[in-house]
Amino acid sequence: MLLSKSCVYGLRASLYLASKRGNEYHSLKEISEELEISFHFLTKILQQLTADGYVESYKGPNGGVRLSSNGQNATLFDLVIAIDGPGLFTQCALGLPGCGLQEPCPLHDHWVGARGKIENMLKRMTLNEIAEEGKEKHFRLTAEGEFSWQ
Amino acid sequence: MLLSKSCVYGLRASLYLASKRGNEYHSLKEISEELEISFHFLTKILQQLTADGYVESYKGPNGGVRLSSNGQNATLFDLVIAIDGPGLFTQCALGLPGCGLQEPCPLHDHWVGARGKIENMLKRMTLNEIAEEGKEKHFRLTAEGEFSWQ
DNA sequence: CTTATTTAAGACTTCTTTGTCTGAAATTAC
DNA sequence: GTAATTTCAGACAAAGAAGTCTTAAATAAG
Repeated sequence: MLLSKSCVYGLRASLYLASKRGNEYHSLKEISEELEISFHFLTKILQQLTADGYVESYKGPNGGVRLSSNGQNATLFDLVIAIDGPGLFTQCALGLPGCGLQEPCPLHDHWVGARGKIENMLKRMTLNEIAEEGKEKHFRLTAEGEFSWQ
Repeated sequence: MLLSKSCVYGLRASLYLASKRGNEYHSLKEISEELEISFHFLTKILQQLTADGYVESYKGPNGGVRLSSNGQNATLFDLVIAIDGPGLFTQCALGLPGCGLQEPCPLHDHWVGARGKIENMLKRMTLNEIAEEGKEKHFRLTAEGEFSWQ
């Protein structure tokens, strides 16, 4: 798989938050139920995004999480790096350390091209912009498709 | 990671076999030592490729494995499918079942493009052709770089 | 102050991938 | 036929990813 499950859940939850107008807090219970993601697992992922400053949290009744201003302008690339780390964008496709221009593996040139395309695509998409587009195009964020952008 | 370790090892071992002129058998011991891959683990991966007809094996002294004619003309795509399955080329980047043109996820269009580029790249590269190119360009197949195309 | 709600933190379990080990079967050489 | 070499097959172990559970800390409302 390209992205880990943690990463996919993190992206979907971030997009869920981006889909909500205003900046109220949304509880993890709400998010996990809407997106059909394990509550405790999602908690851990969003704690990571909170630590990285993309998400703000608030404890207590009516508490929850919301995107920080950093988070609203974050790209999907930023979030992937925060959760999965940079490996996908730096490592050799054959896992060879030191693979590069001087001593490339057979895939190197081609993989650098394809990898760059993925990277650029993720860097072009900010949560805010996807939310705008989502309101027009009704992108799906759940398996069942009951979610709707507001 | 894009490809599993099994897949990476399988590709590297296949390329190693492709690098050898003639069609002698090469023992798994030799391959695992040259490529610095766990012997028993490599054994299992090549058994899979043997079962799929890309590799032929022969038991006994001076036995080993070699590429079948199917294997020589196989693309990297074929081998990836054989080892990792088709998921990378069919699944939604956000893991949503039924993601498609009618109900796309926010990444769908972009991911289909990038994914297609990876797929085409892998489909364009046959073991034979890489071996030819490898002899000119001395591609790396090992971490230490002691391997050389013949 | 007490209770309910919510995130934070971390231990723990389960599942998958990765890696190791042992013995069987086939083949060759003597 | 015997011994050595090699793949085949499957059990087993270790490590990492994914998911669950429990308790603590913060906050709000009565």
